[in-house]
Amino acid sequence: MSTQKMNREARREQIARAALELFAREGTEGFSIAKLARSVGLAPSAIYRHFSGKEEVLEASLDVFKDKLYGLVEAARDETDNPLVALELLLKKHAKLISSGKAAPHLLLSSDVSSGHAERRAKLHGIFSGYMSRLEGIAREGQALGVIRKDVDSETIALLFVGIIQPAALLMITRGKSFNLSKHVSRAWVLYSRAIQPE
Amino acid sequence: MSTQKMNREARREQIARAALELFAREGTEGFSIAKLARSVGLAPSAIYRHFSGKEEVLEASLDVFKDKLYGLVEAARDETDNPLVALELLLKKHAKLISSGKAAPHLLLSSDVSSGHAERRAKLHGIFSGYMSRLEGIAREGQALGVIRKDVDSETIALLFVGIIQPAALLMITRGKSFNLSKHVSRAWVLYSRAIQPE
DNA sequence: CTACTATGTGAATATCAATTCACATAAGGT
DNA sequence: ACCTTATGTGAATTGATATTCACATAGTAG
Repeated sequence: MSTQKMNREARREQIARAALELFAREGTEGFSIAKLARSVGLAPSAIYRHFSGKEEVLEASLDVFKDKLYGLVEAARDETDNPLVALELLLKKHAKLISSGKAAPHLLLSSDVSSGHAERRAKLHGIFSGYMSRLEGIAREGQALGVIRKDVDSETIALLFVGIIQPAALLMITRGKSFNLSKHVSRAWVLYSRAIQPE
Repeated sequence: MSTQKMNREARREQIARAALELFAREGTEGFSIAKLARSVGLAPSAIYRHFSGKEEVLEASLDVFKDKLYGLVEAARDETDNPLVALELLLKKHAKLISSGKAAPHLLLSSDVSSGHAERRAKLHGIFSGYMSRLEGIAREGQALGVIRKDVDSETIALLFVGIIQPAALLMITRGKSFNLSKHVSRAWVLYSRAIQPE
């Protein structure tokens, strides 16, 4: 078998990205080194040239995920000064990311959080916490600017925001094409934005 | 080793219940026949006297889950004639069920939906669909009675309802005791109910 | 061109959980 | 009490997947 050799860092990244995609598609149960190797066109043993084992691969994929996730937030904030609008943009970006199947925002909130090795769990928890902090930051900013109600705490606002995306994402996965994610997201946004805006 | 023998049906139920609990606590990854057997005080091989294999156990546990879940809805509806109040009650019942650790409403929406055997996935999807139907029914009833806005479709109302519980449940699991589930649920309800009520 | 080394391979090996099986015994009917 | 049978057990067996290893070769520096 002849396979192109590749620079160490480039290969690591390629594998980590593929791992995230596989993880998003198959979940904890369906993930295997064999499948991962196939998806990047390598023999299973080659994975071990770049990672100490499965856990390290998964952790690397979580790093990729983290970057994507936080990247969405930054992008949304860059596009507008209005925190309320930023939330709406973020929601749409989420919908797009989920539809692409290349990452899995829903996995973040999945039961995989509670299972798995302690380190992986801790890492996921850290990512989620960071995400929540960012959302809360946007919420507080909106409150300061008077576009978001002040009588609800920012954590609740952030958590319910996540609640828009997550159930919808799963529905899309289970129902497949017959569920229109972005349509749901738009409709839910109407409800949600009404709830968090001042009278 | 001397272990009490038990009636077939009783044992099946005991095992199914324990399986749900284990599944809720450990997720797909942590679930094993060995742990399950230990939790009911049997040898692993004994499980096979009552189930053809792991998949059948998991499906049985999903039946238990389904009964609990739908039972919550019925109970909430029995306690009041007001659909809006019914939703609020349902929310609190959910919170209690999750806190008890004996079932896992959050699992329903987990990534385990997307992985796993096709049959299990189908079953989960069926349970979720049934749950959504019931929520939508309550929503439509509320709309008919004028206590819920008519300009939002019932599916969105149902989905966002789920979105209140699910992220919160996961936070509780990852953060442990430091997250007050019922407090969050109450606060989120304020937001949510404002959003779905007519002006 | 040559030698060196990092990357890749296929064939073991190790590990871990599910499942099977021959044997044991509690429960219940006669 | 005795027999029958369903339930339970511990010791294999199987099966799947992660991991290791001896060997191969693409890149690359000199």
